[in-house]
Amino acid sequence: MARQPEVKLPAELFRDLERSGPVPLYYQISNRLEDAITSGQLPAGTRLENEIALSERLGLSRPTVRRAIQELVDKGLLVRRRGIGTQVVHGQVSRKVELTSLNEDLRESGRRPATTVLVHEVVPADDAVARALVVQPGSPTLHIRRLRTADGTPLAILDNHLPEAYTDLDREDLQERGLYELLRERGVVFSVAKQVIGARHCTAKEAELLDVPKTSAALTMSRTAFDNNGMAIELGEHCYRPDLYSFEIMLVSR
Amino acid sequence: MARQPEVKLPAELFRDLERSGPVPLYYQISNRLEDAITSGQLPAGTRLENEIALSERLGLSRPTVRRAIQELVDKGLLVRRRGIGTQVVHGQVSRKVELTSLNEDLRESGRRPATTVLVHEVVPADDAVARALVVQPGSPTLHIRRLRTADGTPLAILDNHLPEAYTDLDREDLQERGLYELLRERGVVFSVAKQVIGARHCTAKEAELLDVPKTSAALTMSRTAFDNNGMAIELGEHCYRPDLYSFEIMLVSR
DNA sequence: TATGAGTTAATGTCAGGACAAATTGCCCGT
DNA sequence: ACGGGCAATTTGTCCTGACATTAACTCATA
Repeated sequence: MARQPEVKLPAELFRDLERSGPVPLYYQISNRLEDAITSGQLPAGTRLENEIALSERLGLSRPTVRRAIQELVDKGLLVRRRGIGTQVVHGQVSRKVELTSLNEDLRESGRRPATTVLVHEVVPADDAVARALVVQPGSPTLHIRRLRTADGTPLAILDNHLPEAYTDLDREDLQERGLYELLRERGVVFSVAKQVIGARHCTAKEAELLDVPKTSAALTMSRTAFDNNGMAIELGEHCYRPDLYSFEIMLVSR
Repeated sequence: MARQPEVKLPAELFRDLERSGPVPLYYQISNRLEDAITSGQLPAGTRLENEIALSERLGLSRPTVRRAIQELVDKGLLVRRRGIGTQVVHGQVSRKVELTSLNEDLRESGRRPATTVLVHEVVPADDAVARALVVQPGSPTLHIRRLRTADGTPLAILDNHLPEAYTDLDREDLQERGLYELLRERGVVFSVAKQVIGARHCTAKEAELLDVPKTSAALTMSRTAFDNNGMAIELGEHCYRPDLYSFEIMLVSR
């Protein structure tokens, strides 16, 4: 099989890089490359210029260019092979898998999310919640339960537990805006989250809230999120309508 | 809040690093660090030595040490904050999310997987399969359907489609060993995979195969896997018993 | 006592170079 | 025509060095 010819990347892709701005150079480059790929300007299978030529042409060091490329490899947009080069992956690409909230997901895909707060109470942590949030059993936690709709259709029931520091979250705020949005506004920087996705039958109450037949299946997700301090911030127990929602995940091996 | 004291990492953690072996140095370091964390030798919240001191003590450069740490940050085991240092995350997190097969997952967790091949046929690709595998509609593909059991209990129905290059996969081999194992043996190096996880009702046939009541819920996963060449290797449509299986995912934001 | 500026310590970014390893493709000899 | 070996190409790893940015701590001053 003949080797793909190298493609010289158009110079205007990398015009006006801000060398002194707050945005890292490698990030600017990877962003523009990502746009070029997702927009179809660089079709699947395209073989990029090699790292050294690219770095010389941009007036940057090879590690910087290399890091930009690595970002996209991690996202599953590019594939690197030594001795060969770097190629755009075949197959209709991706959509990144990041630590996002349902609210933001829906908004990005152009739907109108709305929320009804069903429960909003400060309760002592039971054993399971205490273990997940790494707090003392019995310590005060905020328990909220929300019904999330998209374009007026019930989509999910969201049960969340938060540790003492966040028990003062306002009920009205939660009605209007997403939990993650509110937490980020308070300075929380999310770092890692552990999710478990499963399925089961709806309970009668869930079926009623979600407006589905009593015997329906439910898609469940349980998540514990940690901030960049390594502290547990949130335990979520969510229940989705499986005909309207699914999880999309991109796995990358190294 | 007082700052965590720095912990001097025990020197024997890093004895006998192979400088000339085929295993990269950063990988050796990150492996040993990972072992120390998962074994509990470095408890949650421990603040590591700073990068510069560590690199000097190991006789390595800072980028090498930094890369080793980055590996563990990506796995969700460590958290870095500039101005502060690097800490082991709170919470009993771990378990990496890699591109593994169900077979390997089960074996690792100490269960005995077994497989029955229900369907093994070469058929022309229909539109959906052709689109997923990036081949011409109507081109030959291998369709297999397997029932996977663990310790004798039915666990999942696995439907897979593979492109023409792999239509000669042997039925008896598939009975004995995992699909991914066989593909790796042929030199396939998996790179990225796109998964969609959802839920629905079992069909009557699925309920019978999985030995569950007819009205049961099913956990479904659809996956397209690509090799390091960017070529689509496999399309899987899987159906799991939700009372026996769930997906565990670790999300890391940057 | 409280506030604010400066100091210190740590990670984040970037440069430039060197060699190793893998893969391809060409050339040459048979 | 065919196969083997060599050279070119390209990414992988590792090094040294420098400066920027952020957060915590210290200490002087109002």
